[in-house]
Amino acid sequence: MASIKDVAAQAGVSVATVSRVLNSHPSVSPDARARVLAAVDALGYRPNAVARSLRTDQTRTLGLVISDVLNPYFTALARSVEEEARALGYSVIIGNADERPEQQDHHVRTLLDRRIDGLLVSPADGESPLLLDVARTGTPMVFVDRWIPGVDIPVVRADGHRAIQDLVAHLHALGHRRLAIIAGPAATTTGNERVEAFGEAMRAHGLALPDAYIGQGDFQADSGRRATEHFLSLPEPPEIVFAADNLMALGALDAIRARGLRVPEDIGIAAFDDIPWFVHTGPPITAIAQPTGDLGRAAVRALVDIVEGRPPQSVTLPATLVVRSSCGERTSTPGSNE
Amino acid sequence: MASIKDVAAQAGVSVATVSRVLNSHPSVSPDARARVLAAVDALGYRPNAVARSLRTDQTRTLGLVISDVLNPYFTALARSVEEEARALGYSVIIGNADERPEQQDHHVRTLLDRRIDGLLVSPADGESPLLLDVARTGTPMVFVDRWIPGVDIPVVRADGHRAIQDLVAHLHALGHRRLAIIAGPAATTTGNERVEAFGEAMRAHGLALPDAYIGQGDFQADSGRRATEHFLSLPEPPEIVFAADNLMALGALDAIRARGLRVPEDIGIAAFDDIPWFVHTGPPITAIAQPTGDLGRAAVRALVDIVEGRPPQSVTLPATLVVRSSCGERTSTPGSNE
DNA sequence: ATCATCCGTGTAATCGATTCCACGGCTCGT
DNA sequence: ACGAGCCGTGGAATCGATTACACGGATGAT
Repeated sequence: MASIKDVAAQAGVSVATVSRVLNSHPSVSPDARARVLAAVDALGYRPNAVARSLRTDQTRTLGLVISDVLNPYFTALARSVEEEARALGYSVIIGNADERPEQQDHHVRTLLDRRIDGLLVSPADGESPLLLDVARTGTPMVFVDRWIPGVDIPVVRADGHRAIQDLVAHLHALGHRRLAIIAGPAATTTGNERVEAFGEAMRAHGLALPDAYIGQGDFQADSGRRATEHFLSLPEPPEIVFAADNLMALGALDAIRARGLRVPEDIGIAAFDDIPWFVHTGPPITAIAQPTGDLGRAAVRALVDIVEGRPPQSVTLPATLVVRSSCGERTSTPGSNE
Repeated sequence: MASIKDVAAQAGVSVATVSRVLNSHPSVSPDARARVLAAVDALGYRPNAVARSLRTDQTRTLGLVISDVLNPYFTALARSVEEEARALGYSVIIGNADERPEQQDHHVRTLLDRRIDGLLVSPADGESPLLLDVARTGTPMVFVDRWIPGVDIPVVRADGHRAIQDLVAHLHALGHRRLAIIAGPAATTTGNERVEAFGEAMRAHGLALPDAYIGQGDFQADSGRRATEHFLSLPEPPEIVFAADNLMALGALDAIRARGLRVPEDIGIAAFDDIPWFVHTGPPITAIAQPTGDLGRAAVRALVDIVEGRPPQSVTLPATLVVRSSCGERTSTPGSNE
């Protein structure tokens, strides 16, 4: 592959001049510029980003470590992140943690070895010593969706409190009293937050959230399945299962179907995270929608702010309830069909 | 960030010795090795991958350009690609083309600028001059899922012929005669192949595939919606709509639901690509499943073979029909329920 | 006419690694 | 005891870019 030296030779100038033309430095004569451009064209020259990065100590690359590529929520996030980054002149390298802390750390390390300019991460656990360390060394970093408490790093996320209140109100109005939740890993902030908000909202309606109605999940479908099976085997199973993410809702649906039960007649389902498929499940699933696109864009902007030396901003955007039919409807006027 | 010089100074040796220790070169005394290792530890030193790549002319990184991150088929593919690559000591940079050739080219170019060791592509179009050029310059490259005909590049893909025959046989046995297909872009190999196989299989059953029953799609949900609306407005609408990918099937479902029609009673649906959600749609969707994991792994192995100077192998794996209930069942014995 | 300034350009240092080559000290064979 | 060969080590070149500095020629001010 042609290097800057080849271009210089072909154009009859020094490498310095070639570099100046490429970086649109003002002091280059029109004549020299034209000859360089011609040479670049003739040789199909493209600057070696590796060499450039070594010299300038910047890669114009952002790292994004997401918890799970198979989760539509995170791919939607990844897409908006990449889009905004591209618009700002950055590339994005995505690392998939598969909800495993050690795989997350692996990615963080390789990303750092590649000297990315900044890191966007949605921590798989709330404790990663590596991440803490990275934060301390001053690598530009922003948390998205999940975060590690007590570290001074901007966080871009959706706040589900209000939407969860709306959900509980909706369920209560539908006549449901026994509400269960499948929680995310205790080590994640979103995992805890959603359980707390749910419990709080229930208390506001005079309902209790017994421990038996709190299932431990890990944001993966399988755990949703197991938690739901457990709920269904209870002497008094819940009327509604609320999954703290979309994959666990999928698992819950599996478990319910495996038992031959119907949704919402026998048991209702709701989920955190809205995804296109929820419109088409049988029945369509009531969900809490996050403004994924805005989240991704805000996260990139915050990170680039840090990278380029501007003060960054934490951002919290509201999530919203999307009512569908998976928890039943109009039970107060029974018999009304259509 | 500490560099190799700092380590050398701290350990009281030269940078050459540090480098030897790091690359486990045999001729280093146990004493020197210990001192270097201690210094590495004390300083938290990590080699600069950028500098190393510049010198060795290899990045141990593979580029993967996929057509659409929001398509579960491709994220499943991306996941297995990353996994296998990691196992072989490579990282993967994913570029999302969003089915747009110019965005695909953008990613190919930046990937090349970063001097990735090899490129895995599922071309968004069948013509990209850039891709042809890259192939000609000898950059290690493998096509996955889709390919560009007439270029001497290994292809790793699933063959749907047999599964499509099975599907048509299944539909025929169910009594369906008017079968329509929503095709992918004519510029993609998979797009064409699926239509041809479908037409062929129909002919084998003495059925015709009229032009009006061939909808033009682009592998995105919206196009599936539009094509289906068109089908439904025909004087004699089809009994079955077969979508050439999962997103267009989603769109088809949308369109059908919007008209207030039922699946499969009023019209049936089938799709190429099987994804976890198809189990839970209303009704569960009959689909053709690709061995995504095997595809991704085989693609990485073929690419790494080229990179490391071994002869690569094209791989074709069979897709298989997964029958569910979206096309109806047992219509020959009406009334049978359960 | 003279000197300061500025402009376009080239030379060379530099980024952080790897690796060839040379060198000094040992071991071993004869 | 002496030379050959090996081993551990360091010096320095190198990868492909950017950029500080120097330099010669032209311009402009006085």
